[in-house]
Amino acid sequence: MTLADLLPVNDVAACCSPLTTAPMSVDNATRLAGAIKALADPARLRLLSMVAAHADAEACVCDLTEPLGLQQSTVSHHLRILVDAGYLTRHKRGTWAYYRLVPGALDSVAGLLRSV
Amino acid sequence: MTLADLLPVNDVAACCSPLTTAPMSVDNATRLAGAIKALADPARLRLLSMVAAHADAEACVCDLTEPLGLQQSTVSHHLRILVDAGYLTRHKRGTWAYYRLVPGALDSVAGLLRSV
DNA sequence: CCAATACATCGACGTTTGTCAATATTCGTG
DNA sequence: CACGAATATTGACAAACGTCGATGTATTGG
Repeated sequence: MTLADLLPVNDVAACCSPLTTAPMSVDNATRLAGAIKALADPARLRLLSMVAAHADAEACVCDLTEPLGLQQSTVSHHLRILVDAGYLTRHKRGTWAYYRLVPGALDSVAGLLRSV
Repeated sequence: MTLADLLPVNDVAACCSPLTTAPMSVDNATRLAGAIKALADPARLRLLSMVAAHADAEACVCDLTEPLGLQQSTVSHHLRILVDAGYLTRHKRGTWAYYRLVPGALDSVAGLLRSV
């Protein structure tokens, strides 16, 4: 055992400085990371922007598949992730499924990011 | 041109038009997704908040390893991702590496999300 | 110099993710 | 009711990711 081992406080003083406010909890970090992860994909960002840019701010899968350049099953997969994460809603009319942005959802995540 | 202009996050901010007007290009979506992906992890979000909460808004790896509950090599790995993405800067003083938030980096990404 | 410290990098491993093809499900229509 | 169209779900597979232990690289102090 060395002298340094007996003086942890001095070691801390040499390098470490104290926390001024509490850091994010593991729980909150996990939840926020989950919300962000749903946005961390080029195809999903483009889907969000396509829905937002579409007439009446809604779009069905058939509108999105071709311009996105991915298979229909893949588009459905991404849309599901965006719905589950709370960024889109899904309304079925006939055989078509129409997707809309959830108002304020992106703002909410953006606000959380600012406060990190 | 400053160093900050070369950071990935600022690149994204510079070249992305608001999502409401037109669908995102594949290029911009890929860049923005890359910037977001760096945030899409609980450990990295906690690292950012720990650096922000620290005295003088800077922290070295030794400050972060124990409270984060991950190995030193893993912490270095995450810090590198955050530096590469433009959210943190790294300054070496002696054997210690001090990390600081890049002012406005998180705001920039948050602003892009809010514009949808 | 030599040893110790702080940090970065590398190699490996299990897990998650994005994509497609195939199949299932739901709904309108003849 | 049976068929076709729009969408969802499943299974498979390669690529990317998060984590660790071991090793490499500076830097300080004796």
